[in-house]
Amino acid sequence: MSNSTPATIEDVARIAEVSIATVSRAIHTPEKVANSTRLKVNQAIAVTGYTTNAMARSLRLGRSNMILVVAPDIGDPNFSNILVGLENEARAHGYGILIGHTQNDAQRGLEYLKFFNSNQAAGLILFTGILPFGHQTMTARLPPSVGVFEPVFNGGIPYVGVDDTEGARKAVDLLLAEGHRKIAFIGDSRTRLAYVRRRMGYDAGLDAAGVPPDLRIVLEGDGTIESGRHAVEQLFMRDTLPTAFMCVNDQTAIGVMIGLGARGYDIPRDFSVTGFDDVPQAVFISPALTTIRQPRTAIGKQAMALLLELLSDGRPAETEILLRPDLVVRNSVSAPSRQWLKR
Amino acid sequence: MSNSTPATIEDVARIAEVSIATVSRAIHTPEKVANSTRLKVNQAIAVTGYTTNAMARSLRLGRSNMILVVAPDIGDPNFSNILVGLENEARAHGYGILIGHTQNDAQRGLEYLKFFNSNQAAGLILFTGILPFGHQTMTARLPPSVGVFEPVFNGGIPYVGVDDTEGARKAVDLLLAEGHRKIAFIGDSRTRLAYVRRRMGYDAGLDAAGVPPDLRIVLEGDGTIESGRHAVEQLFMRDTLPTAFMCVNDQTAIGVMIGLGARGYDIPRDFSVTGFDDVPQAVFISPALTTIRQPRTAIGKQAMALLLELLSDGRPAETEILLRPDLVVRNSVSAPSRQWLKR
DNA sequence: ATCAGCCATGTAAAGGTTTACATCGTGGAT
DNA sequence: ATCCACGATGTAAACCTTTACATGGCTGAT
Repeated sequence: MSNSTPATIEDVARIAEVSIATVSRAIHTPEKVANSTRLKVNQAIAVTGYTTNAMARSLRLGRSNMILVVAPDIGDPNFSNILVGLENEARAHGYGILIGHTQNDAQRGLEYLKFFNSNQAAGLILFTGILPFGHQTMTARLPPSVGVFEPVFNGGIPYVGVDDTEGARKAVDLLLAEGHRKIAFIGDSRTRLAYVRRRMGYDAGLDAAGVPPDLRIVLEGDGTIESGRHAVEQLFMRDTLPTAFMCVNDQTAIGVMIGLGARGYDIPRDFSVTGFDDVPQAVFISPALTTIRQPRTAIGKQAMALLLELLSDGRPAETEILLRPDLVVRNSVSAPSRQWLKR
Repeated sequence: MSNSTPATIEDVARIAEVSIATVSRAIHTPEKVANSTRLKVNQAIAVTGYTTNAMARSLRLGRSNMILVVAPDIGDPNFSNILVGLENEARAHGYGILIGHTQNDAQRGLEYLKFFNSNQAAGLILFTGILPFGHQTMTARLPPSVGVFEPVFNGGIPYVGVDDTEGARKAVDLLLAEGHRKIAFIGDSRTRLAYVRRRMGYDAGLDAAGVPPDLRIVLEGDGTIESGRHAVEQLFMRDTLPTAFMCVNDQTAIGVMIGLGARGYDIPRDFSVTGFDDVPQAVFISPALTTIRQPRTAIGKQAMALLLELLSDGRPAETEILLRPDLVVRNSVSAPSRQWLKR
């Protein structure tokens, strides 16, 4: 029992006085084995403390029970919460997870493909919008994969994310309800689907409220704090100041808040600001940021569930799963100040 | 090449016109193979795109190239930065990493031990101060392990962390240099080594500055934000207010700042506050927190290096590696206010 | 009483490596 | 010229499973 080498299926077979084939069957297809025999086998397993050797099993089966999770940067705080959902769901189904990060280096991404050649991993969770291996990689040879947050550019890869349009709509509706009419949308890159969809929510909300197009201000950037700051400067250059900034993500929103703060304005008294994502910092900046929450753990769970389904069935039930995002009201939004309303 | 099934060592052998044994030798012990032969093999490998099947290799060798990383909570933002260091170092040596989290549930921890029985993992990185499996687990049967941040209670397990005493000393020295004399130490639990060591730094600093014991205030808590808040209330109850709060970690420091803010005090004008850890939020709260930085990526790298050394040599070179922590000066510390100095 | 068919079990091959041992050939020492 | 030693390579076993196929015994129908 506390033997140095772990028990093998043969040890179990000897003790249960059956063949190793029967032991294997008793474990994996118990209905094919007589009750009495199954009992003996189970006892023998208990006595020996037997655990099937995953290596031998994977070798024989030609597939493993590991899922590779690749992110551009596993240091990203967004990453860890997703990981919780992924891991829980995986383990519940007897899978483990492997971690890789590419730091946006295609070469590194390619290294991870080796995990599949050698059957070390059965499936892939992708965190980035682009394939971490060069796009030339034939998608045909990609392992079963699921994207998280964003659809994976260029692949027919299903993904799990949040309904960006609905989320943006909730943000803009809040601002409208507070009385804002001149609301700027500070985006990142138009090439990103998240941008496109969030902006659709913005436009839809303003349309519904009857806000004319000439009251709309749309800027682009790169989604960083710096980019938010820059957007504020740009708007002060032109003469067209909004009463509220609706930002494509929290980073941008934080940048906007810093930019406005640097010019001596108070949020939310002078301007209202909303973000998107609900990053961990959102609650710590002051004023705490009103934003749209990504249900991260749930996204991770769903993504893993979808991947496992794909692994067993071969075909995913759906190719896009969008979860409902929630509005998180904190302190960065209020009614527009009279000063700006006059304009 | 773009064959459906990946190339095996046999394919390589056939093309190189050698036996599979020679191929294996050419890869793993190239010095045992004639130059000309090695060349042929390498070409054949290039042609076929051969990658050794890790499953078969692990099965044969009886050990894998995976390291299991177990944390109580992988959603913890501290976790992800360590992960970066761990992963980089592991990959540099041909290892991959597996993730597990226990949520402080011993049962869950035990499940992860199966990874070792079945040779799915060769070594273990532990994130918690206590063994995630019941303590009764014979340490003799533990896989090669290394702790991160804290020594693992009860095991003879080497660990990599930060020099807590030196870090605390840096914090207290800063406060002393600003002119503080009455400095409260807000700790967590005395059972934690980090607490003990950080407090040693606190005492050593005050001793060196000749601050008499009756000017020292030490409180315990549980290291949470709430606990920091509570400590402030306690100190206002008694009549003994310090001019500075030196906190055992950033969570506590944030709690202290919130508590002082709630009572209408300004930091750092009325009170100075320091933390320890430099969590990501530390820079976002206002005022930004002056604290001691844990060099997380470096810790991860060192921990993995130590583990890999242990895996090859069998014995670790050292059993405790303490990295030098840095003081990060932000805005939560200034000279004591005159109002309090008078007391 | 015979036999078909079925259920439970056993036998053996296969999956891809690594490596101890065997073999073969060459060069140098006698 | 003979033999030894050594270096390079090949052969085959072992690692632990899973599963197709074979076997054997039993039930129930004829």
